[in-house]
Amino acid sequence: MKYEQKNGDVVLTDYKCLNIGLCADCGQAFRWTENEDGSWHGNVTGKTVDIMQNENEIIFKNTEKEAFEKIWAPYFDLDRDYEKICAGFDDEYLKNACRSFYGIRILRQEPWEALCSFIISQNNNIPRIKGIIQRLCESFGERLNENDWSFPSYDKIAELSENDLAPLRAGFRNKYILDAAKKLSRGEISIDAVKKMPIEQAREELMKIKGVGAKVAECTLLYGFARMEAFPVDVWVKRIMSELYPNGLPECTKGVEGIAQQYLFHWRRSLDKQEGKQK
DNA sequence: AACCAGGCGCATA
DNA sequence: TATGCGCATGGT
Repeated sequence: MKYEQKNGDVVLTDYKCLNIGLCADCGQAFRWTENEDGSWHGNVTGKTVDIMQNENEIIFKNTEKEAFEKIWAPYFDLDRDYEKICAGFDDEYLKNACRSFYGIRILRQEPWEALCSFIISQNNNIPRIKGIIQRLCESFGERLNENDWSFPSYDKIAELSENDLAPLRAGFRNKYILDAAKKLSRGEISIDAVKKMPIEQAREELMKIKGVGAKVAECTLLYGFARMEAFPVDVWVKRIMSELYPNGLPECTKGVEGIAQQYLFHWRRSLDKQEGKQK
C-alpha cells in the first residue's frame, strides 16, 4: 500500500482487493451514500469524507495524512491481505462469489454503531434499515455540517424514552435500542471488555442485551469488533447453506468465516435481483 | 395487494 | 432443547 498527500487529499495507490463502492454498499454498513460523480460520501468518528475510486488510484478528498492513518486505513481494514484470503478459498462457489465481487472487505465499524445498526436490522429490509438509521442520526447525532450527522452516542440514546424514539418508526426495536444503550452507558456491558473476550464469551455478553440474539451478536462481532471468524446466518446465508453447503462451510474458510459470509451473502442476493429483473 | 425483510422473545411441550 | 407464533413498519 502506498499513499501520499496531494494538495488537500490523500491519494492511495498500489492497493489490492479494495472496491470502495462495494464495501460501502454490500449490506454491512448503512450510512454511505453515492455522489453523482460516483464518489462515496460518509462519516466515521465525526470525520466526513468523499472517496473517489479511479482506475489506478483512490482519492480520499479533503483528508489529512493523519486522518487517513488513524481513521480510514483501519476502517477499510487495509492491513489485511484479502487477495491472499480469497486465493485461499478452494471452493467453486466461493471462488465465483469472490470473482464477481472482487474488492469487498469487512469494514471495521465502531462497535456501538454496528451493534445498534444490526439491532435495527432484525426482520427488516435494507432500504428501510437505512432510513431508520438516517433518522436516528438526524434526530440524535451531532450535526457535522449542513447535511451530515454523526451516529449518536449510546450515552445520548440512554437518556431517551421509547416515545422519543417513536419518530424513527423502528417499531418493536425501539425498546431493544434503549436496552442496549442503557447497558453500555451504565457500564453493565463494556465495549473494551468485549474486545478482549474469547469469542464464545463475547457472544454471551452481547446477548444479555434485549433484542440481541445469535445473528445480531455475530454481526456485531464481525463488523464492530473485526472478529473475522464470526459467521452471521441470516435468511440469505440460511438459503446458501441449505442450497450449497448442507454439510457446513468448507474447511478453507476456517478463521475467516465472516469474510466468506460477506461474499456469499452479497452474491446470493444479487442472483435474486437478477431474476427479478427478467420478467 | 399480499408477501417478506441481514430475528428475537416468549409460551408451550 | 425444540418448535411456533406475534411483532411494527413499509419495500417490492
